[in-house]
Amino acid sequence: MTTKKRRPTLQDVAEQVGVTKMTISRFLKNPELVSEQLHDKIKAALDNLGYIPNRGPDILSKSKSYAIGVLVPSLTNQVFSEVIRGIESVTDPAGYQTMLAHYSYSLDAEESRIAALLSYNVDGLILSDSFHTERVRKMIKTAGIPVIEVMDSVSPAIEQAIGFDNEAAAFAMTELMIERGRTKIIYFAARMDARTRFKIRGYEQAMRKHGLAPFSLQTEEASSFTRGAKLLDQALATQPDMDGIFCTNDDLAIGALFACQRRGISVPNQIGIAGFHGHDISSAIVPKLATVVTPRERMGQMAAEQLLARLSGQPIVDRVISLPFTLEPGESL
Amino acid sequence: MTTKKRRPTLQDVAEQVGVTKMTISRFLKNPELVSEQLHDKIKAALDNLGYIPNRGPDILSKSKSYAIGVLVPSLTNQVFSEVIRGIESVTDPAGYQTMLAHYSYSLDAEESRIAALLSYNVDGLILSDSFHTERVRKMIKTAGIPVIEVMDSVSPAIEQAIGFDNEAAAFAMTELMIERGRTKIIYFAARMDARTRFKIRGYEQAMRKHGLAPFSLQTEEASSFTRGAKLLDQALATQPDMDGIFCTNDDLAIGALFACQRRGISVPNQIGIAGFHGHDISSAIVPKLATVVTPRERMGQMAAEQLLARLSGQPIVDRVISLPFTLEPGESL
DNA sequence: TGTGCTAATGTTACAGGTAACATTGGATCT
DNA sequence: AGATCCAATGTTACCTGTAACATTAGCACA
Repeated sequence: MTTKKRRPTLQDVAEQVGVTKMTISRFLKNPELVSEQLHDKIKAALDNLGYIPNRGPDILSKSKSYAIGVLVPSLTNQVFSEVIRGIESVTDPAGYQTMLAHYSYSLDAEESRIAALLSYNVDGLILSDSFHTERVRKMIKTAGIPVIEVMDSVSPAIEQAIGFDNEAAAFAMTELMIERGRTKIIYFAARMDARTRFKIRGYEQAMRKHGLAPFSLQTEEASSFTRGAKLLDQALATQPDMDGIFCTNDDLAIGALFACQRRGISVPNQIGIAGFHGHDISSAIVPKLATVVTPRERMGQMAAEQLLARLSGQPIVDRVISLPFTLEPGESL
Repeated sequence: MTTKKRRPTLQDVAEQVGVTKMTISRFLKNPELVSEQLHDKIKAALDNLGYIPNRGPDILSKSKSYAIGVLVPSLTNQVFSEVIRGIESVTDPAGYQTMLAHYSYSLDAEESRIAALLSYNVDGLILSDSFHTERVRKMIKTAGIPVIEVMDSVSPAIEQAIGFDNEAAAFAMTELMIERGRTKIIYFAARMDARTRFKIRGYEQAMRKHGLAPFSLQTEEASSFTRGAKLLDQALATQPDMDGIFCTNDDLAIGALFACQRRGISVPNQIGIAGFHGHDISSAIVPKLATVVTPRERMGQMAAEQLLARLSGQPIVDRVISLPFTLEPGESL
């Protein structure tokens, strides 16, 4: 006797009104095509049954899901939260849903996440890395959907990239530290990714340009405040005469700064510290952290704008868009 | 001449192999039902064409998407990043994709996000709040999918909730501060949500129990480090004799702590500060922050486990699961 | 040789919204 | 009155993977 409950369809609504589902469909998309006297009856039936729109048919018949796949290496890393916020500030008002996936800095995980997103017929993809497996490139090509890469404006883009020059940014900050009189600057890196490699290159070039010896410390762990403190211990053990630390992101820098405070090392008097990205905390902490301010939210926003433009049929104008970074000297140099 | 490219279907693969698509479908789901000599040919064709699985038909014909909708009020708030990490640690290995949406603490935004997720035929929902619009309740009921609420173990659950007792946690921390000799403790709150209201209640009850006068400061802005600093300014202006600050989360607490450092106010000598949640930074900062350590990741994990259990047909065992919190006294009390 | 069985593969139908085309009925005009 | 038009609504077909059922070929056995 229990008729198996299922979610109401346009057919159910149509039967209640006494028309065909086509009329209901028209009412939902182009109400002016439906006679006025039906409007109230249809509205009542929709409400009464609790009709919920269904994208299933569109996904199947038009391969159009109104969903954008967004891939980030990490969700807990604040950088990507801010990129995502930028993306959603554009996709939301446009009626696109984001499907978020993260791959823990593993290229193979990225591959399987992309496969999963494509199986939902996402209309476009935003990726946060510039290096991908061969299969990823093939899948994207086969799927025939637009792809935008963010975070890096130097590596060759699959189709289109929006980012900044990590190497130049690290170079500039390193030079600023050198200008401030630092000569033994150590680079702190956490889990290695392509961007960190670029930054290290920029750092090393600036050091060598000024006749200084680069030295970098890295760990396979994800970056965090406590990780920055541990790297400081390591650095003090091997390079006790260092006078500057340049970190691959603000988290490590602030962790190192806390560790200095705990050990009674004065920042910036004994050691100068610089971070990367310019999160809210860098301007709140005492002393204010020197940092490279990167256009996180703007990158996400522009990536989404470009993607939507492509979805509406516009061609690629700029294959690579490089956004500016700025140096915030803070009080820690 | 340009044959419009479209993503390859099982039909395309089947034609290349010279069988029907049913055989390819079988190979993908139950390869043992397909003769050995076809295996290699099918594999080659799948690879050659770059076949990507398509959930479209399943979504349409079985209303099964293998996707879980996850709703959080904010993506930049670290608490929710950690809840999400817990969720994904369970859904990933089970082959479920998460569809993440956020609603900026607006119930109406939550409603439209839930409608959007349901239109993709998500198989289940995880919500981060216990208060919802009437339409949300109706939609969820109509959709007939399992729902789990996290973050709160006190409010009545739609179906099932996994959380902790925010009020008891705030009560306990307030009492700890009082035990340490604080008598003029001010509560700092940012954007108000139901959980903050619970916490304020716990704080007020503890204060009154000890004959002390509660006083809370709040702002409509989202919480952040800089926001904590601003609240400290406000508090100093109106309550110059305060000797304790209890913050609705670690971000505000650390912002307030930085502001004290900048003003030369000694923590904990002059003012004791406590936060909420126990993020990584609270144990790295100097002085270590007193905080309520909440089971963020575990909540997400259990929510996902319960949801998957329900999806596999198991009934609800515990309608509400309350997880324990712990008090970390740190060095700031 | 024919019957029965089974492994392997094929055929058909279905899910639900909507584009494209078809039909209907009433009003307007000659 | 008949022709024309059009607003309103209906009908049909489509998208793709797979459950359910159907068919086929090859072999064992009586």
